[in-house]
Amino acid sequence: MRYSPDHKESTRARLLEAGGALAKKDGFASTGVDGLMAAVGLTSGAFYSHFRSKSELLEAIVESELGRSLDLLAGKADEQLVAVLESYLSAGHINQPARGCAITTLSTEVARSSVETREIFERMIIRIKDELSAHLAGDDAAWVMLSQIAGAVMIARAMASEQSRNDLLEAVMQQCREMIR
Amino acid sequence: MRYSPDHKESTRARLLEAGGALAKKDGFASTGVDGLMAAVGLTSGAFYSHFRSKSELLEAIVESELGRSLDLLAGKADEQLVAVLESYLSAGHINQPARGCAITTLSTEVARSSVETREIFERMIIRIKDELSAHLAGDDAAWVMLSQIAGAVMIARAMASEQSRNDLLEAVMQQCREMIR
DNA sequence: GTCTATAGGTAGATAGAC
DNA sequence: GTCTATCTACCTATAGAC
Repeated sequence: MRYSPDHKESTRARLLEAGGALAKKDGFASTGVDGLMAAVGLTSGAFYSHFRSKSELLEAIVESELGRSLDLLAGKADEQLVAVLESYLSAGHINQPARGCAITTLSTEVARSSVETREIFERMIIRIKDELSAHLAGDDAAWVMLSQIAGAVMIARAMASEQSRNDLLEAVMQQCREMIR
Repeated sequence: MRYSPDHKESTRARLLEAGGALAKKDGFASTGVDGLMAAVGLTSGAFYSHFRSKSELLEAIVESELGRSLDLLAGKADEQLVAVLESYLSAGHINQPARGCAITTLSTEVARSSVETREIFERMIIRIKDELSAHLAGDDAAWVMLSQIAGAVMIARAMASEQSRNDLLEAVMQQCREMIR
């Protein structure tokens, strides 16, 4: 065997990391197989040893990226959740989509994808909603907060001026604080 | 003159209508000039008599589409706004992105576009926020509601099951009702 | 204003060597 | 598992005829 047993697994992990970052930054549709493989130092042919198609890559990215988001929320105290939300609604998050939340950057493309991809998205986002729910009045409040913060980041990024972005983000952050109290 | 004076203007209007629908359905990046021109019964070369580039088309689509959304909100009574929100958060809107709100379908791509495009987006969405504000406690509440409903539609579309979609949409609609009261 | 033709580039995916 | 080479399709954009 010319490659170590863990080699394939480790390459796949690197593909998910680089692929997630590229898809969040440029959009999944604009992320080419060539560019992704170059980003991890390989050539395009090797891609198909790991994924049968590009859409299978999206499924894996959704699972991996939303898993990360879930980890950031799991088992926090109320004050810690406030800190996470402040970071979520910060200029730093707005300016670094590649390192940020996949809900705001990939949901629109997931909505246009296969049922399989949307099933994975749904399973993961329900777990995220459940984490939020523990800090709030219940599931309804958790759905509201999730919609609110994801929509806020999406809209803030599409606006040009720092001033307008801050107006929106601060209004939403204030509302989040009141919901946790 | 071989073409009537209004011909160019009318063709441009048809391009904005078809382009907006295609971009909302498939994503702007996946909307090709060929496909767009075929949709209005012309060939690709004619596109550049109307727009200098594809990104100029996005600017025009953003202005046109958000203008429509603004018209749907302008000058409503409180009860009429509730009806508009019910329609916004309905299964019908979720299932027909091509005929629906551009904020949920195009914001992510606008966020990745030129400053010019984002300035147009910002100018239009502030006017939309102002319309909402008239029904609510103020600008902050309007930003919250706008983020909330846009995020809800985006996330609902990315989920697979009708049940989960309804859970989310009804929770957000209930919150909207309470904000207007 | 719209047409055909075409440029040059890149997309996703496959075949076969190593 | 990764490489090179290649296929077909599509992309944005331009030139010049009508």
